[in-house]
Parts: sequence; C-alpha cells; structure tokens
Amino acid sequence: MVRTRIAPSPTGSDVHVGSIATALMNYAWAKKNNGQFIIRIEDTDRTRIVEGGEAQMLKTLKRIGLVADESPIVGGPYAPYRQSERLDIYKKYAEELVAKGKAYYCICTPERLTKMRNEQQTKKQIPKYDRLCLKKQDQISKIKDQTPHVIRLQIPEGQIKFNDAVRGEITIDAKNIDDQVILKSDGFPTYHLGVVIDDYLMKITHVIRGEEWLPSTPKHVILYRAFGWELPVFAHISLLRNPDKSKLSKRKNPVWTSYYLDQGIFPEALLNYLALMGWSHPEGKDIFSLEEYIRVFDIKDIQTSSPVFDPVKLEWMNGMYIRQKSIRQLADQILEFYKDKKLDEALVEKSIPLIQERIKKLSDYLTLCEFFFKAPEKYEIDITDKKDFFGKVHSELEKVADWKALAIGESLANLAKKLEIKNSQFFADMRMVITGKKISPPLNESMEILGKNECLKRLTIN
RNA sequence: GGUCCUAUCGUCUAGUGGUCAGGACGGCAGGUUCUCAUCCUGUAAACAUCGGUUCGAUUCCGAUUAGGAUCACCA
Repeated sequence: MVRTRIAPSPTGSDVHVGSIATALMNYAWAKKNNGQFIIRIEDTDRTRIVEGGEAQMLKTLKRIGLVADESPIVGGPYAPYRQSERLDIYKKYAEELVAKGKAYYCICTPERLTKMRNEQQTKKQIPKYDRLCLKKQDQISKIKDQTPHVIRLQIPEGQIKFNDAVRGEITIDAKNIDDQVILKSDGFPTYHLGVVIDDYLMKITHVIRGEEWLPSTPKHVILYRAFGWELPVFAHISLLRNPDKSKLSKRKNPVWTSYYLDQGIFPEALLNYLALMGWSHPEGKDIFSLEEYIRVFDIKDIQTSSPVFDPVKLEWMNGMYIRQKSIRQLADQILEFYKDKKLDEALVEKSIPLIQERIKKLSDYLTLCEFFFKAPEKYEIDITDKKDFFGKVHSELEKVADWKALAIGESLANLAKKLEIKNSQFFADMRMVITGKKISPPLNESMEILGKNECLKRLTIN
C-alpha cells in the first residue's frame, strides 16, 4: 500500500508552482500504485498565517485537478487533516518523549537564546542551544505549568544515516544539529514534530518533498527512532529555479499557480510542463497526458539537479494543447475564460479556426480578436499618403458590386494593383485598418465574419 | 562561515568505458502563407577544471571551482 501526501502551509496566498510539481509526483506515485494521495494543512505557525490562504490553496489544487483521497475538505480515516486541530496529539507524543528521556522542557527566554546565538556566532562556533535547562529538569517540571516553556528534542551523538530514494545514502554528523524545539510555548508543534507524527499516524509510506527539507531530515530520523517508528521512504526532489539559478521566488518570477491558470494556461499543460522538471519521458516525449505520466513515472528516474522554470516553454506547450482541442471545446473554454465579458457565442465559435493556431494561452484570444467584438479606435498606418489611401480604399470597396460573390482576397488584390501598392504591404495595412493590429487572424475570413457593412464602417472612421 | 546537495547546448533533458554526444524549447536561415502563426527543411549551440584508474574517459574515483539549499518557539 502506497500513501503519499502534500503538506501545504497557509503562509502564502496561493500554491507555489514548485509545490504543484511536488504534488504531481506524490499524486502520480500514489495513483500508479493504487494508493492514496492526501492533503494535510500544516498551519502551526499562527504568526505567519495568511488570511484566506488555505482556502485559496485548496481551490487552486482543485482547479489543477490533483484530487486528494483524504483532505480537510473530504475528510478521511485519519482526520482531522489540519494540524491546528490536532494539538492534543502532538502534546501527548511530545510528553511521551520527555518521559522516555529523549526530549526535555526548556524555559529559556527568546532574549537569552538570541544573546547566546550572537555570542556563539562572534566566536565562530556552531550556534547551538547550550542545554542549560536539561540540567535542571527536576526544578523545571515543577514550575513549568506557571512558566512559558517549550519541549526540545535531545539530539543524540553520532552519525545519522538514511537513504534517500533519489540521492542515495545521506550521512550527517549529529553534532551539527541543534536541540530542536518540537513543541512551542503556545502549544503548537514545530514542523519537525508535526510532520513526523502525522506522517506516521496517517500511514504515509513515501515522503516526496522539496530538496529544501534534506538538511532537516536527520532531525526527523532522530524523531522516528525516538518513538521507535519505522522510517517512510524519503525522496527529496530538486527545487525549481529562477533564471539566475536561485530558488524560484516571487520576487524574481511569478510563482503562484493561479497566475498561470488565470492567463489561460491549461491545468493539464502546466502539469505536463512541470512533469518535465527533473524527469523525462522514457520515450523522450514532451507532450503526454496525466494518465500516461502516471503509467510511466517512477521515483527512481527523478533527476537530482535543479531545473530552471521556463515560462516560454510552458507557453509553447500550452499552445500545443490548444491546437489539440476541437473548435467546440476551445470555444467553450474561451467563453468560460471570458465569462465576465459575455462574448457572443456564435462569433467566438466562428473565429476559432482563425486563431486556434496562433494563440498560446486563452488570454491571447482577445488580444487577437477584440476587433470582432469592438471596433478598434486607433489606426497606425505607416503609409506615405495616408489620407488619400483611406479615400481610395473606401471608394474602391464601394464599387465592388457583389461583395459576397467575389472572392474578397482577389478584390483586394485588384484594388492593390490599381493603387499601385505592393501586394503584401497593402494587405498588411488593410489588416491594421480593420483589426487595429498588425498581428491578426487572416483578413479574408475576418472580413467574412464581420460582414461588408462593418468593414466599410471601420474603413471610414478616419 | 559550518553542514548537505548538484554540475551535458542559452533553457529542459537523453545517453555511453570506444557515439558524427541524441531530442525538445528558444535562436538563426530557407520553404509554405494576404501579416502573424501553424506546418516543413536546414543550421549554430554542450559533456566546468585539474589529477588519477584505464589501451581508451563526457561516463568510474578524488580534488578544485562554481551554483544551490539549509543552519529559528518558519515551514
């Protein structure tokens, strides 16, 4: 039985795309093995909680289509799935560790700790708690109920070894690890305690998470051992990077998943792109479905180096997905995407064939097709005799007796000849007159959709 | 700074003790096209450095360098 999870912390306003990449692997691994994928909210830092963050995250996860088998919303056999609702559990286990002599109470003030750390740093020592309270446990246990206190894990001496499914054996000397606070003075657990207890109680078999957690995994290993619990499989995947190779951050890049979805990047395209970050299809394919990914994905194929997140390739990929859609599907998605604008459905559907091969994301649609719904207001025609040009175009178009019977393109070509304008230049300028844009759908078809009168109207504006 | 992780075209990557080091995005050039795009064709572009092992290293080992992560009553 395989059980995986993601553990978002509502300290941001939305899900980071890197978290989606992690979630994807967790999801795929669970599904591939007929297991369960779980969402657990790790809201143990009440000072950094972002209002509405959790709701937004769950909403985004739902939009992206990674459906959890167990979560705060759907519940499950190991509920609650929100750490703030499990405080009694953490307290119980933390005190169990104290009873076992693996952890201890500490009443040191933040001021003392800060001062100590500063002194250690100026002496170029490893900043570590000096275990002052460990020596006074008897006194402290008597007064602890009247005094703010935390519980610290006593880090045993020696080498900590564990196996990482993507990086192999990792060894760290325990002397580099501080006696971690595991239960805070407000009664909330720190990440380390919460994650270990919950992963154990929720029977998580594979912990697939970002590389940033690699240095703290030894702390978790110590906790597992202190409790006498068996280790899950750890797999630390590489972090998405900014173009400058630093960890993908909102200061340097858009990182919220909604940002991409709101531009009309399809969830399946985003997942497909993210799947290629640190992994590649065994047949070298670039485009594949989530189902196919689940089928061919394997933890052992995960790459160890960190990839740069490239929005250009993401857009290319989304364009591939757009081109795979039927006219009806794409029309529906565009109507949904622009539902606030209440676009004319028939017009949207008619315009699809003109733009399906030239938009990369749904938000490109109106950039290209706005003129169908609203005449452009400005014209920037780069032609020497501007005034005369409009006059000529207008009068010549009026002369076209049977607009519909004639091939419009041909009429325009003849017109161009009369005006002694180079053919391609003429068409380009005409396009700008009618659409207000240089890059646009094909002219003939656009004119047919708009109709003769509408075209003429636009031509006479100047 | 300590610890840990990482190193193939600009980017995502495949791959091997002997390969013309392959593909994709992006770039460039050409074709198609009423513009753009699509599509097609071609092209430039990489094994970080130095040692070692070896008949032979991009591949195995070590060091160096570079990049990254992490060292909280944050996750």
